Amino acid sequence: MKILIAEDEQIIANSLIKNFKEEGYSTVYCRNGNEVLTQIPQNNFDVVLLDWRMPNMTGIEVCNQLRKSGYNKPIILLTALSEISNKIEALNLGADDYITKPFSFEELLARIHAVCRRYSSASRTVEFDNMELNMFTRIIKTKNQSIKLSEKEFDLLKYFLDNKGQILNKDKLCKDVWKLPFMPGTNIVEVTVKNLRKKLESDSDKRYIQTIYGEGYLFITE
Amino acid sequence: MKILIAEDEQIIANSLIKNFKEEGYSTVYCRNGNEVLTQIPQNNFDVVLLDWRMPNMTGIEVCNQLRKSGYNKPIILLTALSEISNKIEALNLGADDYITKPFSFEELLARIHAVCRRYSSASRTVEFDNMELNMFTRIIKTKNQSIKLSEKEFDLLKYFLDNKGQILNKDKLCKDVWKLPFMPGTNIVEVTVKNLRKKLESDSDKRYIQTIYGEGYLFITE
DNA sequence: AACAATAATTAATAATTTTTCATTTTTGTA
DNA sequence: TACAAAAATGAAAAATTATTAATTATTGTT
Repeated sequence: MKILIAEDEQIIANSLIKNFKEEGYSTVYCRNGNEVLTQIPQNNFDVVLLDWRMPNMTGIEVCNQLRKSGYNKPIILLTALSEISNKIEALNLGADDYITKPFSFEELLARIHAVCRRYSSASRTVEFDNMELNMFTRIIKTKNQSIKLSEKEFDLLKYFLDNKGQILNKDKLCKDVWKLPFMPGTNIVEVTVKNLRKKLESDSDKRYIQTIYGEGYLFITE
Repeated sequence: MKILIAEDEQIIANSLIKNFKEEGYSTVYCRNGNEVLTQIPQNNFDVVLLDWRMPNMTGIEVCNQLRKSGYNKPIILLTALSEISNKIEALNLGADDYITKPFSFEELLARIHAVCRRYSSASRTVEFDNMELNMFTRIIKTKNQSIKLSEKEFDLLKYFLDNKGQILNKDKLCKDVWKLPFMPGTNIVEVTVKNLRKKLESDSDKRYIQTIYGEGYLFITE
């Protein structure tokens, strides 16, 4: 178990490092956001602990930046009581959990375990087949390339992923993905399916979006 | 405490309803996704429990649709063991927690309490001043209107919110928001600030984005 | 007040995304 | 096979977003 600790206050940091050592965990200690950003690519951490208040960059900002760049290991924010209002925001910006100072080491350990158990490996990405969809950046990574999906393409793919194994007709897609009360006289669905297919299937020759003639579309991975 | 239960299997549902009644909680029972979507606007639930497998619409899909429409109360997914891989996805799509079947009622209760404590009221939205920013839809709601932010405007506002109380100079903004290694010869920052201001300040006459002459910008709410 | 530096504004251009339309291809069925 | 319905395609139009450039206004300093 390898843990990154980004913490401004030396006293807290030292105590954490000592405690983790006793548990048999290895730690890397950072004093500010920039150090975090340089350490992350060089190590394979199981959890990242970020203090909210740090010189240079706030923890939440570091978190956001990491997620944007595709980082998907669990991140726990360490916050002071006064910062409660922003905790919600933290979770929206890609943190997996937060803990309020002062906290007991046992409490922190419990959270770490919970978060690790919960998100096993990938967290902010959805994997299917050989692909990886980053829900944050809307970027699809295949073996050879990464492609950014447009908003509509992303919405459609998300809808397909949510409804694997179901045949989805155009009426339903218009209603749910486009939020239209009825089928428009045009072929938006077909065109967007086509564009999404082009991006999904550019790498391999697989057909993820199957068309069931007269019925609709069916998303398959296996 | 008012709880919505969306659950396909009658036996589980009945047991839940009975248990909640004993706790003194009121429940509304739905058999499928459509019922959920009609019940939500008519009630003020404290928590929403969605079964993963439901006829018509999966729980995750219901969840996603609710979030997209701006719903921000805690949602807990009830999943079978086999659906583990998608749990991560569920959390990305706006669920606050999930619980794996079979579970004890006590366990569910604990999760409900945790989630309620955690997210108090708003969860997928960030509130500041009289505004509410939905991190899902990128829509800003003021008293009188709702406006959709463009991606860049949203990124910039998020950055401002993450760094409240700090003066942010253009170099930093270019680096962090635009991911540029250096200041471009142009005034992208100024223009985007202007556009964001127009949207933020169209309603009131407040100045959220303060400019500190020669230094940078400072975001303030009070 | 006068000046230079900085920021705001306006309008134009470029790039991207979304939607539409016309045409071709595919599919199921008579 | 021939036909009609459904789907795929290509390319243009419309709409939105991002960026640039030129001009005007504001600020701090002398």
